[in-house]
Amino acid sequence: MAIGATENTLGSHITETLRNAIVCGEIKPGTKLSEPKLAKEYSISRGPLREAIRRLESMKLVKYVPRGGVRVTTLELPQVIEIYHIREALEGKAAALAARNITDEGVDKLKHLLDLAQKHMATSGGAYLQADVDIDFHYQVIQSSGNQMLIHTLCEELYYLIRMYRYQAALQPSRSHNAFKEHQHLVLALEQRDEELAELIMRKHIVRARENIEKQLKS
Amino acid sequence: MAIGATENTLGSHITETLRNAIVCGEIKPGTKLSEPKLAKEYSISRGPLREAIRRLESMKLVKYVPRGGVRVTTLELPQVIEIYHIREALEGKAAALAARNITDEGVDKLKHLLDLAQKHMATSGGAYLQADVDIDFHYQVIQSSGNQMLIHTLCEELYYLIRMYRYQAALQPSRSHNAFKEHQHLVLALEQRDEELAELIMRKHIVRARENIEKQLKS
DNA sequence: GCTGGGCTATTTGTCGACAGAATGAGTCCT
DNA sequence: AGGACTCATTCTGTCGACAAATAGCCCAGC
Repeated sequence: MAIGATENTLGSHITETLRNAIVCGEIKPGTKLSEPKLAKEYSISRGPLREAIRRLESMKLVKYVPRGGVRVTTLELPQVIEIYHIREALEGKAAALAARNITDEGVDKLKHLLDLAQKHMATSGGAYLQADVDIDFHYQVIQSSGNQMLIHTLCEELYYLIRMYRYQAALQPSRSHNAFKEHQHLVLALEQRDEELAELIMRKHIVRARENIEKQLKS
Repeated sequence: MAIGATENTLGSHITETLRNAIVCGEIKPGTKLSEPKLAKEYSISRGPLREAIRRLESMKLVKYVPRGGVRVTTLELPQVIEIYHIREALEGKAAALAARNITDEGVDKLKHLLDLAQKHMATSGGAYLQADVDIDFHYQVIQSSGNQMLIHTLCEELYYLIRMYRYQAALQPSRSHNAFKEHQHLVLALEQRDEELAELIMRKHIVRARENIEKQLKS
């Protein structure tokens, strides 16, 4: 599932460790990352640690203040909305490109994910969105676009933020059933290789997710 | 014009220096960046240099191979096309958001840029696209979207690549007149606060730019 | 009691050095 | 003559240390 291959270097290893810790909320938003402390904690020197921090910075997981250290990004509602606008644009385009480039095997894989999701919903009472199967589905669509730079931008730069938000907000599964149906529709459009329809469906899907978040956080 | 404020640290200074050198082609695509050489050349140590390289990596200006150093990104046609697909999605969305959020002063500024462009075209015989005024225009639209994350993604991560491509390919001004008219149409749509139209115009504008590149590089 | 200044302690920014890995040259064997 | 092996050089990855800057704290003065 994880994308980044292990590079057998302390720098990338500590990047993954910190990334997971931040995404899962083990390091709380707003926390200041102290270099000496982290270096001691993980028994490494500050060199690789600083490189890891720069990479987290490019994932927007931490915010850097010159001579002020870095703080774990706090996701406020306006920022989450900003992210969803970007997702709408990028994943919409990804869906369109996927409709153009997806293989029959790719379609099968998506159908398989839908099956998994259905079984999961039946057993755990509708918690579709909370399970990773939702993210897996989006990943698979993005991968099918074939656009390497788009894949990188979404999966390596944006999705960690989205994951972090999910851990942080623990989305209610109220939209599960609708989201599942929207995924079904998307697979149909991809199967027919209908670029415009696939883009429309994906965009609407994400717009609804955003509206759901806005509604949920107003209360 | 430049976005990143000086941070008074060697790391960020060398980042800007290298970024400009790469974008302008002073360091040729495919070149391997040797850390000891660069460190000597700029009279700094390898610490700040490595941080700068990590940042260039997040701008996709260099490609990193573990234990193999970094090489300046070589922009081949498929990658340029990938970038333009992303631009189409992101700048289209930026135009839509700009239509929603732009102020009257923002519209005036865009009109002013159009005036400048017209004068420039009259004197230098139609070289609209080659001048920075084209990039300025797109920057201004993006800024008007008000979406900070979108602004960062486009201006700090993607546009350096686009600039690099421009220096590298030296685009012919054949599309100048059309591009100018498309910009005019966009300003009209923004002035009317028509989100859907603004998005459509921007997307078409970038699709045409991409098609122009594909056509040009086929010959 | 509250504010301002100076001192201390931690932290960031930067440097030089060492070890293991990769690259390339030169040589030896077939 | 061609290929493989060995050795040397260079480079990356990592570390520990020093200096400037920041932040926190204590004390004095109003």
